[in-house]
Order: sequence, then C-alpha cells, then structure tokens
Amino acid sequence: MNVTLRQLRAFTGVYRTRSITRAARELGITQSAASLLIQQLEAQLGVKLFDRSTRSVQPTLAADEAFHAAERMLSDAQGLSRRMRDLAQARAGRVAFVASAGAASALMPSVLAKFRASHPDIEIDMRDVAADDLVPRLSTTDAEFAIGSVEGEFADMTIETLTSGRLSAIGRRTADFAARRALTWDELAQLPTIAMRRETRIRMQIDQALSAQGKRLDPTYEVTLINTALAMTAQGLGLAILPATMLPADQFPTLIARPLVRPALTRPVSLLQRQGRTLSPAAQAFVATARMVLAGRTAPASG
Amino acid sequence: MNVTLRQLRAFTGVYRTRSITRAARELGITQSAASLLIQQLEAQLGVKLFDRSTRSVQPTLAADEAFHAAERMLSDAQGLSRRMRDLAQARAGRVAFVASAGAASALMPSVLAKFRASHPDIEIDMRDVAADDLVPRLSTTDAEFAIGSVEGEFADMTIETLTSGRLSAIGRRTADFAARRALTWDELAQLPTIAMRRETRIRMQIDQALSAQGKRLDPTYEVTLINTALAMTAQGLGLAILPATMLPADQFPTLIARPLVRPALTRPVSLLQRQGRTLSPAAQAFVATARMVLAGRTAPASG
DNA sequence: GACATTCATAGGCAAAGCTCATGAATTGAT
DNA sequence: ATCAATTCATGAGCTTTGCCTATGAATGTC
Repeated sequence: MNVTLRQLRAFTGVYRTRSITRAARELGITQSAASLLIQQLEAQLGVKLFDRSTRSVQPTLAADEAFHAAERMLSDAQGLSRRMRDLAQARAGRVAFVASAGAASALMPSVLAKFRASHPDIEIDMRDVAADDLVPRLSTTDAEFAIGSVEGEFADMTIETLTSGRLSAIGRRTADFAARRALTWDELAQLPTIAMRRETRIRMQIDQALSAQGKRLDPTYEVTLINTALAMTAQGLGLAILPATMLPADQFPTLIARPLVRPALTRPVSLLQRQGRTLSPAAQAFVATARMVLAGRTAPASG
Repeated sequence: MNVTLRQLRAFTGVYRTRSITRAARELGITQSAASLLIQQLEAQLGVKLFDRSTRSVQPTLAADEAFHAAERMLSDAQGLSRRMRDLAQARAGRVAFVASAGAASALMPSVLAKFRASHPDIEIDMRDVAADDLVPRLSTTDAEFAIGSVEGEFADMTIETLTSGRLSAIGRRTADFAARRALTWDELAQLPTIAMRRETRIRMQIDQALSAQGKRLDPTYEVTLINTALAMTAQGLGLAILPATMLPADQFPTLIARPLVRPALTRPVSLLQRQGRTLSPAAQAFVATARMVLAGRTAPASG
C-alpha cells in the first residue's frame, strides 16, 4: 500500500491538536480509526511520528519535518478541488475561440458584453481570422469552437446555426426607405450602394447567386470592413448590402435594414465545434450566451 | 468521499500516456480499475477530464490544469516517503544534544569524528554547557539527549553510564611515573599538581570526598579548562588531577594516567534521555557510536 | 485508592476496490 | 465490405480495506 491523503489528514490533525481523540473528532471519525491511520502512516514511512503514552502524544522530530510536507499536499488537494469546482461552475477559466472577421466585429461585441457581465472572471481569447481560416484554425489551435459563416460540411466538425440574416439593404431611417417592406436586387441598380470587396466571402456569395440568375451587383463603393460600410451608410453615402444580422442596432441607431429579394439570400452564422470534444464549462456558458443573444437578433430584420 | 492519491496517480498516468490501458499497465492494475479511478476523480472534481472514445483519450483543458497540481502532489508524496526513509535509516537528519564542557572537549571529539565518518550527511548540533545546566537544557530545548557527569536521579530522565573514569594523576611517561601502579592522594602533597578550579564539578567532587576523610587537595595550579591542565602537564609543570577518561591519548601521546587511591574516586560519564521520548534514528545512531567509542576507553586507565 | 481520561486492540460488518468477463465502438487489413 | 484487433465502459462477484463498537491497559487526578 501507499501513503494516502486520509492518513495525512489524520496526521496533521493529531500533530496540531496533540491528541488522537481530538483529531478524530475533527475528522468525524472515531478515535480508534484515527489511531489506526497514524499507525499505518508510521508503518508506511518507516518512521515513528509520535511518542504516545495513554496520556500524551508528542510529535517526534520526523513528525516536525513531515508536517510541512503533509500540509502542503493537503492544501494542494484542496486547491485542486476548489479550482476544478470553479472551472466546473464557469466561475473561472478561459474561453479561446475563433471568429470570422465579420462576426467578430458585428456580432460578438454584444455577446462579449453580456458574457462579461455574468462571468466577470472568465478570460476570453477571441481570435478573428479571415473566413477561410476559420476551420483550419479551429482544427489546429487550442480554440474550443468557432463562430462564423461557413458553407458545406467538415469532417470531425459539428455545425449549428446560431442565427441567420437575410441579405439586406441597410440605410438611414428616412420616410421613403422605412416605408419599404423589401427591395429587389434590380432596384439597387438605381441607388448608390456600398458593398464588400469581391474577395470577401459575403460578396462572393452574392456574386455567385446573382450571376446564376444572370444578374450582377454593381456597387458604388467597395470596402473591406463591415463597420466602414455601416459608417458610410450612416453618412448617407448609400445603402449597405449586408446580412441584416451584421447591423448592431445600438451602435447605429439611425440605420434600418430591409431584406433584398429576387433572389432572397440568407447568410447563416454558425457555431463550429470539433466532434467528440467536450467544451469546457466556461466555453459552454459562453456558447449559451451567444445562442441567447444571437437568437434574439434573427427575427427583427427591420430596426 | 475525497480525492485520493490513487486517483491522481491514475490520472497523471492516463494524461501522459493518453491511454487508459497503458496507464493501467504502468500502475499494475487492470484497465477497468484505471477506468473507474478516472471516473471517480471526475465525479469528485465535478469536471470532465478526458474526452474518451473507444479509440482515443483526449485531455480536456481542465485536465491540463489539474495535471500540474496532481504531479506536484505526487512528487511531494514521493519526496516525503524518501525523506522519511532517509531519516529512518539515519542517512539524513540532525542530532541536537547537550554536553557538559568537560565531556565536550575531552570525550566528544573522537565520537564526533567516528560518527561523521559513518554518517557524513547528518547535521550535528552539540551544545556545551556548564554541568549544572545539563539537565535544564535537556528538558527545555529540542536537544534529544545529554552527555556528561551527573549525580543523583532526575524525574522523567533515564540515565545510562557510558564510561566511568577513575580520578587519576596524569603525567609525562617518565620511568619513575610509568613504574607506579597507583598514587595516593597523600603522595600528591609532595608533588606539583594541576587541578580544576573549585567552582568546577570535578573539583567539587574531589574536595567533598577528601574532606570526608579529613584530607584536602592543595594544587600548585588551578585552571578552568581541562585542555589547559593537560597542556601544562605535557610541559612538565606538574601532574594533572583528572578522571582518566579525560585524557585523549592521540592528542597527548606523551601523557599517561595513574589512578589515585585512598580514596579511589570514579567519575561516571552518563547519557541522559527524556523518558518516553524516542530518539530520532540519527540520534540513536549517534548514541550507538558514543557507546562504542567511550566503552573502548573505560578499561585502559593507563596509557 | 477510586475515578476519569486517553490510547491500543479485537471482532464484526459495510463499503470500496479490484479482477474477470463481456459488450460496444472504431481502426486497419484483407 | 467484411473481419480481426484494439480500446474503453460496464456488470457480477470476490477480496480487501476501513470503520465502528466494545473492551483493555495505562496514567494522571481528586
């Protein structure tokens, strides 16, 4: 057999109280059990730890030395338990995940704010990457999940749609614009528009879908960052062509989104996880928050 | 129940080998036992530690954290065992004891040398005190035993005589002196003598014994330190009046001791221990050495 | 000298821990 | 695609451990 923490607990108890009976009471066991534990430990270590008479229990020099080591191990054990309990309850820990640039800038800020409020001590490590890198980064780094728009399926990955935004025209809440229920892609030709560059995933999806119908988008401006497009729109430079989900209502209160139809295109925002890997409790809590926050954003395509 | 070292051993094994089967082999238990230990630990900590499929065992983030704490506790446990084993075998440790000034200077050096040779890693803390302080110091400090000459009995102390030296006249190995078997105290009056000061224990014993017989010692010189007396004797200044045991043969090869008779006085050198207190293994080893070295010195009262 | 307290030990029982046997899932080879 | 091999999980059954109660022995107290 081997030294056990049980024995060490009895040992430190007896050492501190100088009494087997008192230590046993502390541990909630009988005096005889405590006596046995001490004997076992002595046999195990090959050292007499206490000079015992029926009247007194005197630690030996060996016990003096062993005491510190024992206390350290016990406090380590307690620390481990506590730390794991904190992790389990998502009161501590770290969430590392990947987000596509678009999701990171337009969607995640509100999620992060909400999560931070409920889990102030969780460290968050969000890595925003180009859409193409989303899956590779998730596979090869210690990121626990990814959030962004992906097409198709991936081996060893589970995909869950968190929210999905219809591709919309976003513009200032003018009487004219607000009155519209929707716009067709054809109508856009008459208006100044701000779209994402051709290299971006969003734009590629649009161009592909439109060209299938023999149409094409001919934007007035082309930008790289979603926020740039929204800012320009807010300045009245044109309509931003984006998924409705990408409009943070609180950040651009003057803007509203109106779905584009013929064809109606939707762009899902998905949660990707590696199959067979449990998320850490902290990550689970984060994902739950993301689901909640983003689900509340799917319906109101109009502001 | 509580976390056990057994569980932690299984955990670190699985963590390192990424396999329950291999870890079980290392621990010398069956795969199912190891599997159970991991499940217990997970339940105990409330955290999933491994993502297990039938084909792979992947540590979770919680496991990464727990691993270091677990390793530390296990190495602490091993360190404790090893340290205790060393103490038990007197390969490590510390011996603290009290010695009367006389014993410390005349008797202990050879004991210390012998002990150091066989137990090089044991730290020795010898405290030389006035004879009167021997017992008080042993009672109140962390000294494990005391060596010196004491009279009478003491509560809670066991006394064992290690060696006992007859009070002798010590002088240079001249033909005259070497021819003598013994000297009487009366004969000393005719000769130059060197004795300890009246305040010392040795001298008090002498004065008391002689005055009981209506005699008295009238030394030519009175000194405090035994070594001083011996050095003076070696210079031919007179005969030193000391217990024969106090003459280190190797240090003063030119000197020999001849017992004093009428009355013959002996002065025991005793080992004192606190009753009911086990000596540390190191101290036991030291005491054994002292017994051996000093026993070898009792017989040859003559050089 | 009787009493109270404390530690050690023995007997018995409940629980824990292990092994063996088996099942389910997955990988690699034929 | 099927089969063999490997690996983890689970259930039954046995052994060992661990604990409690009861009792004995020693020691200090009134």
